[in-house]
Amino acid sequence: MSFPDQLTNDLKSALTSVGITELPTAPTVTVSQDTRFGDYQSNIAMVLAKVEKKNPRELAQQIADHFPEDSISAKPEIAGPGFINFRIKPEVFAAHIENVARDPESRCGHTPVAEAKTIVLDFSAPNVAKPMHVGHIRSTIIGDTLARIARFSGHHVITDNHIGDWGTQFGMIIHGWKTILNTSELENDPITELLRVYKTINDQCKADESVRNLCKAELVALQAGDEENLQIWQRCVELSIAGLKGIYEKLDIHFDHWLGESAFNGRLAPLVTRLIDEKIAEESDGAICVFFPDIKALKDRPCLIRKADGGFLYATTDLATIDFRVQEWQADEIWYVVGAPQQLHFQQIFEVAKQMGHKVALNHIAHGSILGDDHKLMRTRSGENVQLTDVLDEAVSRSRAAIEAKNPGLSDDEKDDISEIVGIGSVKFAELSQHRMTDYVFSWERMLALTGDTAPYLQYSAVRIQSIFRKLEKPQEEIDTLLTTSPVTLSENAELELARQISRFPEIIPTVLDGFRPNLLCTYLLDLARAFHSFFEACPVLKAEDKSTINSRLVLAHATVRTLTTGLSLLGMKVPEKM
RNA sequence: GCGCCCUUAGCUCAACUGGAUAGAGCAUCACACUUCUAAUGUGAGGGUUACAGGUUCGAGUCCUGUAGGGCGCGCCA
Repeated sequence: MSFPDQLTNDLKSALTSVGITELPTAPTVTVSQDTRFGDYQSNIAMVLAKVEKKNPRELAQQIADHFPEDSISAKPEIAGPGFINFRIKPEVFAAHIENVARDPESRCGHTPVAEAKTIVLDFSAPNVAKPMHVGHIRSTIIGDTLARIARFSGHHVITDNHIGDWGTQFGMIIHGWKTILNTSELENDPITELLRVYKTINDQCKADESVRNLCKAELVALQAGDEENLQIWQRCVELSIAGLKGIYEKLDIHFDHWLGESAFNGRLAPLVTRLIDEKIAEESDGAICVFFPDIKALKDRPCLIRKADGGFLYATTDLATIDFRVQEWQADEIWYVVGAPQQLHFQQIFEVAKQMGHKVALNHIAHGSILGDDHKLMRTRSGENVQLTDVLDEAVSRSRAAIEAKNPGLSDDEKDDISEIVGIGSVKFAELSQHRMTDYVFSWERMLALTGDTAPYLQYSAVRIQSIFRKLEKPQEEIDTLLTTSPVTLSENAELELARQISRFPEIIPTVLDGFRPNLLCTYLLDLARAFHSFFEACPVLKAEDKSTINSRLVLAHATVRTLTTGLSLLGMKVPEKM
């Protein structure tokens, strides 16, 4: 259990001793911003004082006087208008560090949730036959991280890449395939050739209505089951998926399922029939719509589920997909990591799902947009977007250059591995370290920075620790014994601050899932790494005065690297041995 | 027109959901490598949290209004 959870329990029992059993809100314990105010603090006395019309400081004092002696905190102190400040006993910190260093499962003090849920995570979902551009990076990386963290927390997570493999774009692609396809280029570099075909026909469509009609006809034929068109479609999907998998491989992101839109084609017509039968949907101007007269925000915004021409829409597929995920996977929750512009769409389909009787908890985890130089949204259609694969390649080559400059003595293989780990890590961390709702203008500089609050800063602290253990020059078994038997004592400020940060890991993980906020984990890891770098400068490990200090600091360093590595792995990032 | 989201240091961003003196990085300046890896550390300067009210012991955070920006609103996904 995390320290604030333990303190909250102690606080509750103190409140009971004082005679307060009915609380307006659950008492909360938060970290102190400044260690002058202890390690953690609670404002419960001020909250209660307001309700009970009592003096907050007196109430705080009463609570402090009844605080359990065996708590992880020393006797609480009262400060300011009525804060209750807790200072964790140094031996509690020390014991925690020992546990983190020795835990065979390397959970860094975190305990899995009591109630595991089945969570389906829908993210990335690129369109087929168009390469991923930088705009896709957010959903992909945020979704993967949330999947990792939910899994680490003990949930049953199912990731599904709901690719756009069935839509109007295929009208254009099939028409292009039949008219302007360069087959040797297609073999050479399928993704680029498919993009060229798509872009060319797209431009033609804009200028020429007859082309538009030809595309429409191809689409209708495809949807009607035309043999030739189906084969072309199939081939496109295969080629695209192969290309996508290359990128996901580089990113170290993997999906349990790839159930694209086409997988639900058979469910669309019955679904619409059902919605009509249950009086949820009705006909309007030839289309089938769901209206929401009772919901203020959706009053004039019906959800279309069937076009007047009989075709189905985005919302139809998404609703059919919910059915599937609930029936086949027993989903308790479905999380959609999709950009904020689609908020209305999700409000609508969530409401329809509710009316259909679904109990599943549906969450749209919205994120901001990546903007172009003109501060406008990057559009796939403009075609001039920076491709994701170029960003990754550039990231790797920039970190390669940094390694050449900083550590030229390494072998070429080592340099390759490290530049991959650092480069990809940099892109991921740049994305994850900011609030997901923030819009930002794409810049190479920003996404690929290698100094300051970045991936290499975190990776470098792990590398420094590993270097200490290498310098020990002892066999692994001896090191393991040392780590499992040496007691930890924390006397220097830098040691205490480092231990304090390590101890915070268990309390961070739930807050990340609470608000779907990976940036909180990033901030935490930066704090942890900063505490380590300070410790590293202030406290020699191998050259400490005496044997017990050396061993104590080795355990502390090991607990640090474990927590760092675990935290980074939850962000989908790796740590090199050297850099 | 209606709805949702933004506006915090010169720049890029945080702020654990109402807490104490609003924090980091970049950039600037000054120090620290014969030392466990300087992709680092120590310190300095930098703020009317867009603006105006309100709620209360206490507001960047909540409510109202104003200005500026983005996005979305029936047959695309």
